[in-house]
Amino acid sequence: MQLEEGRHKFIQAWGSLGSSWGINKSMAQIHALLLSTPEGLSTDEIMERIQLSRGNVNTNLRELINWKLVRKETILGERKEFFVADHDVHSIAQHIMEERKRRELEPVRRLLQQLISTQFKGNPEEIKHFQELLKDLADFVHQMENLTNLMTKINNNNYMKKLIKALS
Amino acid sequence: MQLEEGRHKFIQAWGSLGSSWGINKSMAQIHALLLSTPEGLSTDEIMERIQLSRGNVNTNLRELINWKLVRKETILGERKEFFVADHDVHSIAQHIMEERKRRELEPVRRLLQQLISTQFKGNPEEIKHFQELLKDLADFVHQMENLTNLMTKINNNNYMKKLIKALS
DNA sequence: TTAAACTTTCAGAAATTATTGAAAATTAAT
DNA sequence: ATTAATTTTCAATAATTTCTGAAAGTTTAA
Repeated sequence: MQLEEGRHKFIQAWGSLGSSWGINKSMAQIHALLLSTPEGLSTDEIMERIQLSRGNVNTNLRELINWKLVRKETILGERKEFFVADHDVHSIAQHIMEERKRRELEPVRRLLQQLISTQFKGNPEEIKHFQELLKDLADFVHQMENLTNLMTKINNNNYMKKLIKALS
Repeated sequence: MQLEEGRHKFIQAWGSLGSSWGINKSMAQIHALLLSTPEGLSTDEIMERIQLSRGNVNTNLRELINWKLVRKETILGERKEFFVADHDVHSIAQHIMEERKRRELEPVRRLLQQLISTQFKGNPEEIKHFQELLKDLADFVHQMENLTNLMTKINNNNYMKKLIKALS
């Protein structure tokens, strides 16, 4: 198979898989393209390669930059901007984890904290059940946060990696 | 605040948070309602409590059952079915993790395996870069799978919990 | 300045996903 | 068997999310 064909396959597949990760198709495709390209690409090159509109590419590049998965680069003497992906899988993983924590875990924690600090009126049995639920969920969120931190640690640490493997 | 009000708040909020978890609103709301109710509820009660159509409730209950987060129960002498949530947060977490692994990790692994076992033609430098990317991603997926298994272990194991905390 | 190169924004269109509700199917009681 | 209660399915509709493209904005060079 030609390299180009393989890359294309990777980009398309990554795009559809993105949806199940809660990441939109264009963003995932652009990320896949940049990952599979050692040097940076300009907006026009990206538009050309995966057939997306300028607006779409612009918006999703901004988002990828927010996630710290891509950075802008300027080439001396060139007017336009080039975009380069972070190619280090561990650092990619870390940034995705952080973003997920921020978007998925923190709002839940806020909700739970708020409800936990509320006094309820009504049937004592039912109140007890509800409050236990809230407490258990809060514990779980906390657990997940610890685990995410652990993830980060694993990254550049082969010993830790082996430990996880041994424990699991 | 009245208990009912708190429950309602919880259900609504859980519904919107669901979206950021890639779970649809109705499914998350139904789950929240069942979690906050010690005994089982019938389809009609659920429809009534969160104002959803019969079809919607039916579909999403089936999905919750697939995820093993809810089970059917029949009450002696009653014709209709009642639905009860699994109230154990650890077992909930485990089932969600398993489902996520199945839906988010496995398809990625399949894609990577397929591409890794392909011979590419083209610029050797670029081929090398692409293949390294694939290998790194595959390692990462593997890593995540180990971590998920670890999650499962943590559940009923307080010692493990403390270990995670210490490591992270 | 002016103009050309490039980037950003955003209203409307398109695509995708979720929801309804009524008809069909199933189940259980008479 | 017939009927009534309940569950399931699914075409149509609604809601949400994503994408486009052209206009407005910005930057750099002459």
